[in-house]
Amino acid sequence: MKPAVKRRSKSRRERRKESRPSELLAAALELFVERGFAATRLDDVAARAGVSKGTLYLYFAGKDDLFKAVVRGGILPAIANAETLVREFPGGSGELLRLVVSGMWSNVGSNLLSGIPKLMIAESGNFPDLARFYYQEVIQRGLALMAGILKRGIQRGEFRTFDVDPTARAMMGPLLLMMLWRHSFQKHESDPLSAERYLDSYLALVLEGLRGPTPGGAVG
Amino acid sequence: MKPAVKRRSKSRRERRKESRPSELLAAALELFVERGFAATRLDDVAARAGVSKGTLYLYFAGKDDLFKAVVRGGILPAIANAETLVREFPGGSGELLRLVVSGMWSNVGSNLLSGIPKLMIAESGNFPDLARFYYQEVIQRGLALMAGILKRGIQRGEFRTFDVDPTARAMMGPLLLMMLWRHSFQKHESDPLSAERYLDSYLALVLEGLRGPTPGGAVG
Amino acid sequence: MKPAVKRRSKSRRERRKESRPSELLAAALELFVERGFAATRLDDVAARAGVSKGTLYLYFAGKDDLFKAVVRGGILPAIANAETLVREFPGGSGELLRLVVSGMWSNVGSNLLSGIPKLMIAESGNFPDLARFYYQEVIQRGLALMAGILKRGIQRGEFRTFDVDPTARAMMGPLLLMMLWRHSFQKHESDPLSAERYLDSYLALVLEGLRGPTPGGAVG
Amino acid sequence: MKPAVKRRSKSRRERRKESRPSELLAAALELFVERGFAATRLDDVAARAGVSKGTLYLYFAGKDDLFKAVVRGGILPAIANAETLVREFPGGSGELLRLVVSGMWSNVGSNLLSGIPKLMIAESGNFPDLARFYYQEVIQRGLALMAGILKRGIQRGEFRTFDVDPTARAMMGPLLLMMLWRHSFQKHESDPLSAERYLDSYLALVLEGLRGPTPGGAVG
DNA sequence: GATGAATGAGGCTTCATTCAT
DNA sequence: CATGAATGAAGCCTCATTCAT
Repeated sequence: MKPAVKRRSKSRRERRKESRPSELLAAALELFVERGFAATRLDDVAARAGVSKGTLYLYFAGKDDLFKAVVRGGILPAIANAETLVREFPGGSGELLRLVVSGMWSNVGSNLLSGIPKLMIAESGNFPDLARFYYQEVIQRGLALMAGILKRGIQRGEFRTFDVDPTARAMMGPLLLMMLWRHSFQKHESDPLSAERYLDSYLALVLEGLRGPTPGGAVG
Repeated sequence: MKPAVKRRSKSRRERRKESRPSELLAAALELFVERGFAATRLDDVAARAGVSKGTLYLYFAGKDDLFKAVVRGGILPAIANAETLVREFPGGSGELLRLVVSGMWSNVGSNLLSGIPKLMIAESGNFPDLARFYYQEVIQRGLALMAGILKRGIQRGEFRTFDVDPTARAMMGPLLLMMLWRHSFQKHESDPLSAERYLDSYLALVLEGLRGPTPGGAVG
Repeated sequence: MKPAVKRRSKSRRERRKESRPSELLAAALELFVERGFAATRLDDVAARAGVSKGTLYLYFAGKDDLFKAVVRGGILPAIANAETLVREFPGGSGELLRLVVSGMWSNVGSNLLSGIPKLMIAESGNFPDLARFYYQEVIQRGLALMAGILKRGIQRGEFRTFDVDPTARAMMGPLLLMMLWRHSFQKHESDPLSAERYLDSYLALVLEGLRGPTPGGAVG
Repeated sequence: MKPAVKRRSKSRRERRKESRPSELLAAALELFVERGFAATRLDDVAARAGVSKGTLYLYFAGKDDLFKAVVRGGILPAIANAETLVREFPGGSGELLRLVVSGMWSNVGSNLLSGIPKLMIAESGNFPDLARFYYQEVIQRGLALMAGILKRGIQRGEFRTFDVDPTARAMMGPLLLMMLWRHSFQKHESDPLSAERYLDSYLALVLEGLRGPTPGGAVG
């Protein structure tokens, strides 16, 4: 008779151990977004993750480290997704823009990750190295992504000619605003604006704006 | 009886005394914007204003009160100015939009007041009553202002027809982004974008976008 | 009538402020000596000095700083005193040794400063920079002082010839032991040895030992 | 039934198991001596002994218990050895003293056990019962041992007459100093003194000192 | 027996707030 | 009015101890 398989799946403890970091990160993200870095107490993070204060220190070196892990871990996958989409999309640039925008909303804007921009804006002064990381790995890549779509559209004759870099940045504004809104003033709105209606208007505005006067020409 | 001569306009001390609150507000604004509410120490605010910590309490009830005074006092005049401009401007709505936007930049965006939106976004969760005030007195009025311009343009046939409220909000995004940028990631930019170029591209984009397909050529 | 002297001595508050550091140092010395560095709580130091915990931080940067101040401030004056004595004493070297030893006892050994060697021995591993300071500024000077007396005695023919440096160090042993004893095992002695009797025996032993065989009778 | 062959002396695991307590004691001694009681973490003790932290609690009730075991277990055998030597030594008392001193150095002073006096001095205030034990079982026996040699020398006419108890204690000073030195300031010495030279000078000093004013002279 | 993840009490440190001068 | 010494509540972090596996 063969001995019972030594490699029994996993003890309850082991399973918990593996999921602890992500549970803590999720709890920390919620509280950091809600209250900001300084006003978030590690006691509360631990309690929300269902562990004691000390346990937190088994996985993160301290409050700063936890904060950095929240930011670093939260946002990079979403950027990478969008980059892949842009590289591989075959259709019209207007349609691509629409896809990327709605993808950003569904992947980031509509969930808690939308709080990370808020965190970084608020705390960039207190975490200069993290701000630099975020600027290089998130913002610059995001702007390059948007600029890439715009250049693609200009080259294919779908968009008019314009100054790409500042336009790309301006186009990020409404998206960012929507993310920040969720975590700041939305709760005070008596008649909240639906995300869909907002995005539609935004896309209509910029797509018109990008396409431009078309003095009878760009069509043909 | 003292000789009247001594009544020269105002002693230096008296002058300083009168300006104490505004000096404190200015110092607090700088530090709150730079570090956030929690990370700003009242010691530093007092030192930057050139007074002792105790003096601060002669003018403000506490840190919260100081923060609220900074936010409340900073932004309302700018809004009122813009409202007057919109009410009285006789010309084209595109031109009006251009004027309002550059006015917002010169009155708010390019100076320290541009930090107030950052503060409110970061601290709205910790100061719900202040957030409500800001939402009602600043954001709603700002959005109404923008919506007013858009409606005016539609009514006068200068803009195409579109969903006004979400468009107004979307148009605020790039302006807000520029203000936040100054106080977060600008210092990490190797090749900073000039405000003028950014605003030009923004205005070009949205003016094209608002004017729309121009069936026969609404350009004029 | 002359106006009341403006320069009234000092307010109660000012007087307290001046004496705070030394009150805190005294309280800290007592507790550090009694319990060691780690087992001493700053709460207790503050309480013994009659102030709150926070006040301590107005005068010392932290626990380490307080500890260093206790050590540095406590022992240097005593060394300097003894050095002056040796430089200026005109009489016999045996008598000088007796004077220095009893001076060390009355200036250091018999009061709380005698606890500092205990502290330094216990904590040298945890405060390497302080240990180096203590070694250079206290121990080396103390050994040099003792060696100076011995050399003086040899040169004047009062002591036999011997290896000065290790002898100087050995002669420090009994003095150090007495200081350590006070702060360690003295309380467990059922029949405590008087300091006078101990010092007499110590001096008799080493003076005999230094004078040596005296073949022809340096006895005098 | 298992073949007897398997009963080879002892498996490595079993051997390790048996030596666990002494490995832990050795590791604890090292760390306690180096850092003091409070600054020594049980994590580090366990790691240095090659076991997990939990294992430590299989052998010792806690940190205090471990500390007491370190002190109690370390020093008694050395004392007993010396006592036997004194009881049975047939030769001159000066020679006996020399033997005892060099024995103490080779059995205690030159190895890690020399750290135990440092520990006891530092922690006597925090472990009163251990201090009492140490005083009675180590110090008193050590002093009695030394006093025994001195009395023996006086009785045999090898030493002059003097006050035995305080002299015995004084003679312990240089020995203790050398032990403490190793674990405190030795590392800061640029030109370390050899133990041999130190002990030679110490013995020369005290042997001269004990022998006294020398036959032909002070007697008459 | 052995492990090491988890706990939570305890201490250092900061800083908003008070108040005697 | 203005000061700044003093306070003490609050939060981060450490680490001895426990216990499920």
